Amino acid sequence: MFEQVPNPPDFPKQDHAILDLWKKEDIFQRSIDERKGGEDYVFFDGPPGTNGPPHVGHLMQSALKDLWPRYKTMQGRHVLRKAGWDTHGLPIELTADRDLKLASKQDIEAYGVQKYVDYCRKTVFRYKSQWEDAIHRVGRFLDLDNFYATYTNDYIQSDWWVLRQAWNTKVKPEFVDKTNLIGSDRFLYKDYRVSAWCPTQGTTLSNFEVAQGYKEVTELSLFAKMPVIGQESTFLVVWTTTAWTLLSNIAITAGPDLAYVRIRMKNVSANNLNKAGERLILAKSRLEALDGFLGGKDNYEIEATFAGTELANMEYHPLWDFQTLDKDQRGHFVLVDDYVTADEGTGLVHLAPYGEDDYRLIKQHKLDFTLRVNERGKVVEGEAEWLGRWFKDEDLGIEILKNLASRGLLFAKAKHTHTYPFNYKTGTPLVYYPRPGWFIRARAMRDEMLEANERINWIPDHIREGRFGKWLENVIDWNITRERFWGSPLPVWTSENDEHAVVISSIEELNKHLVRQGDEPFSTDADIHKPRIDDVVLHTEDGVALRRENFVLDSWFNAGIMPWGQVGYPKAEGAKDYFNKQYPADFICEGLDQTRGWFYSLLAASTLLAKARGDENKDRWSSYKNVICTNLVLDETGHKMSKSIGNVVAPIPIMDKYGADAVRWSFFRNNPWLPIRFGEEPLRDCLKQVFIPLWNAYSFFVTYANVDGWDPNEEYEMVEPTPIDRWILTAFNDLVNEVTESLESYDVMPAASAITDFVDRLTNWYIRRSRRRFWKSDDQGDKLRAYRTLYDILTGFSKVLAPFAPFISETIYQNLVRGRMPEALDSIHLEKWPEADDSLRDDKLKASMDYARAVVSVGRAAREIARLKVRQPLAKLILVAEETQREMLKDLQELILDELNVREIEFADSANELITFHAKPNFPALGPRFGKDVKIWAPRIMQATPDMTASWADGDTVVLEGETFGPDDVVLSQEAPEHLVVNEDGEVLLALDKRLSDDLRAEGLVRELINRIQNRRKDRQFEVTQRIELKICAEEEMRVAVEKHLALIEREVLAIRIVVQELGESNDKIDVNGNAVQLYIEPVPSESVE
RNA sequence: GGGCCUGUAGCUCAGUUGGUUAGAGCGCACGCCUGAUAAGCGUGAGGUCACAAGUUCGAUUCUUGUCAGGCCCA
Repeated sequence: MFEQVPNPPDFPKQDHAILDLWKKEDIFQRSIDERKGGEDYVFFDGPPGTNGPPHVGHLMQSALKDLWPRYKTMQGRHVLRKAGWDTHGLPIELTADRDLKLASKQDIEAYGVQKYVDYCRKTVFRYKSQWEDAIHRVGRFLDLDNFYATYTNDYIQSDWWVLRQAWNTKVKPEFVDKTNLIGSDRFLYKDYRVSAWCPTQGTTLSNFEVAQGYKEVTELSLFAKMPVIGQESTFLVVWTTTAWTLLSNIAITAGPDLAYVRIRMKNVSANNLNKAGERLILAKSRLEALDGFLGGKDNYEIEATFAGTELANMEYHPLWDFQTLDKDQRGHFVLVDDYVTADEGTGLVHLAPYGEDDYRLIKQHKLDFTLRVNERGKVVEGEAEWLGRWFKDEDLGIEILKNLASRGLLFAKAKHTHTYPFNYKTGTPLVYYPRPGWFIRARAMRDEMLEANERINWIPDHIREGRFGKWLENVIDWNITRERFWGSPLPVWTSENDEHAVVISSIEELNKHLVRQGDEPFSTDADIHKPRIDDVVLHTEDGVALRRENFVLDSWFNAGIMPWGQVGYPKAEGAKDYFNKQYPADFICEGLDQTRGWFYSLLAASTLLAKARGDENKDRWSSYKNVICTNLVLDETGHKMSKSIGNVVAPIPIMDKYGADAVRWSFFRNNPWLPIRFGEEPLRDCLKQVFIPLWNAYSFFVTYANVDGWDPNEEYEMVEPTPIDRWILTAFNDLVNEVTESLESYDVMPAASAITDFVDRLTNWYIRRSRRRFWKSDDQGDKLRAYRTLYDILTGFSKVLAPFAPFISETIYQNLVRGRMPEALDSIHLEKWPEADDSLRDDKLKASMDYARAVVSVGRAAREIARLKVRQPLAKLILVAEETQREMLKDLQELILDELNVREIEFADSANELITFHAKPNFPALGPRFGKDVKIWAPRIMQATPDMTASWADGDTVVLEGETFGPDDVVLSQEAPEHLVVNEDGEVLLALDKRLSDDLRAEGLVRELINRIQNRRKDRQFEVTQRIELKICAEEEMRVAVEKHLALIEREVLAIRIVVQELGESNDKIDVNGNAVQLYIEPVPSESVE
């Protein structure tokens, strides 16, 4: 016996039972161990941070990350799945800052760096158990015990080792940059870069933080006039919204493709700043916008027009004497660069070292700049009264403006509204400031990364050329350091003058230095984070002191070296063996936002190391081969889930309500790279569409198999598979092919569609059409065949479903297979992935069944048109069909007759046999052809013979009095004979004969009556096997009908006796197709039956 | 401002290597309940495939542009 199946099911409860089973029997570990001889299938788990709780988006990740490893395991592959956690970086510091109420670097230092770092370490796993619970609950097989964490010494040493490889590797000559502070010819180098800097806190802010602090402000902006050297009273006009940057002006930039003019003022301008005869240089296209300051078109004349390139190297006097450069210094001339636009200002941009583009040009042109506002935001050089002033002091701007105006160097002033970045925590203004940092020279391996990218299978495909490809094409060197506290320490020690630099690749190596110096070495499990590591001072052989470069590593860099870091390659025990088998990854799956995050850092790190080891095998340049990018999980109405809106769905409760399979399925049935709406309604859909129908099919099978004592081990004598058996077997083998193909291309949605479709075919056609086979006992061979087929289908289908819905498939497997088959495996997840058996596929039958189902569908619609209930049998169905179509239906006629409740099926060759056509002239076609003669032809067409209209209906032409008329020349109307109801859809044209003989009417009556009796049975809540006695009182027509079909009624309603009487007087009459009937039903105790 | 994506039925989404009648689910209308399933089944209505121009014998599909929404970057 199979175990009885509870119906309705409690999916969440079953989930927990299965989770217990997996745990008890160690199924996950065994699914790996039992595949040990198999080829490795490599999966990398991107490390999430666990100082925040998991959300529904992570469930989607988990569902997808689980699907392929399970599938590949079933295919015999050996699939390790190591969990990983990101335990360094900004989010953790921000949490610590919040908890400890620290707002700045100074606060942290005052609090104590060691205490701070210790606190960070304690918070990294704050929500780890919630993550583990969610991952476990969703059924994901993941090794949570042997996880990797980025803050361990093993991992940090991998960071160090990678950096050492970068340091050791020289770039090609064309990428050598002598202006770098350290490492000009290496892949790892030190330099300055402009970044968002908070002068009050003394920290850089990440892009993420900067983006949160933009505010709209209205400020004074001013136009300064830079006197051109060697041209009297001639000025380059520049515009700035940050007057304080003028103090550090070092050059002016023009756009190469912009047109510039030199104008000569005729009269003094309205603002009294620009005198008659002064010459001003600016972009031509800005003249109109600046009209007000110029005093109108008539107040100036254009003396000359230049291309931007012609302005190059034009020299000017600095605005103030304190800006004067020494003879051998470079600055105060015009540069040309693409970034200049003429959208605002004057088309000439003043250049100071407080901007990314500015700094790039300063380096490119080797300008000798001075930062006259320091990193604390204070003026450090300039007019005496400004020294020590705060850069954003409003009065400072005004004083600068007045100073310029008094010396004739101001063109205009204006209020200007723009967005400016502020520290999102303290609200103080930020400044873009050149800060030192360490970089990976990504530009020197751009082409290699692009080539590696070509070999990555991106899902969706467009990421390769689009978001990711574009990012790579424009890649800039990768700043891998942060001026923070909690992170992998940068393993670089340098001398004060930057002449010496040592990059340490392991604790062991560090210790060699320490021992040589006579210092205490580190133990391998010592804390090597800040501030401990900062105490280490190394010395060169000559005794020069080297101090650690005070940076921690960007957490993206950390994540990017995960293929090495997860096992502590190369130092940790067994790391090399592990790595050699587990690189590169066959599959990774993360959010679309990782194109600039993990996807990039993985590729950059792997390409770098490929360069370092001189690897020619381009297939190993990228550390991943197939990658799925997931998009956002939104709420049911399409809004982002956020705490403030209160629409966040908690993972565990939703799975405990709908079951994990439904939650997983809701992600599989959508394309993961598009935003997806998640909520209870979609989950109910999943249950209704897939899991409940499947459960009912399973429950149906078990119920009847148990009744008949059917045993899957038995070799029964049975009939050959019937057409519908062969049909569902065909559908199943097609399904295996489709799902396999879909998963092989990492495209989940088509697989889910195919499965949904199959469930529909199985439940709403195969089982519905076959169910009588399971209970009628007169053909034992057919019944056994039906059991065999349904059993094979259910067990085979469970395997296909297993990677998608591991719980329900396991539940079914445990009962149908493991519970009954002595040699069964302990879990469906140890099973083999099914292979399609082509010998069981019958494409012809498939097409025939599709056709038969189409006929049934059109026939049912015809019944609705005629308002003929299916219960009323009809004499015949007339189907217009060609010979081949008739042949197709040869084995399926019974099925159509039964579905449509008609006595026979009759074939017709043409629509003309069902319908009479009438022709009318199609005037738009005939008019142009015949002109006024159309009047002659019109009546002839109206009087066309049935033969002629039939020809037109069949699409043929007709010759009438020497003229040829095609189907387009006429408009056909159709008329069906009174007794037929004709319906058409697509290929299928058919008619039902509505005429009811006495015989048909009688059977219709009886069937209607049976229906009423059945309703009574149900109302009275009889068991389905309850026998009854029946008394029917009715008028003559009904009595005759009943007498004639007594056997049918008895069989259908389980009546052991039927008494038929004339209609009585009582008022309990019901109406059955216009016949008054009194029905009396008495249950018969089961012991008195037989 | 730049890049990428999306726009198909009332809603959520498939699909279209350019070709008979563009699909599904939900919702709606109508019908159907004793032999697995009312958390069910059937039938039907519902579409200018965002808009415009172009290429083509033919465009929802290809090209260009416009509009709207989203994401990323600045």
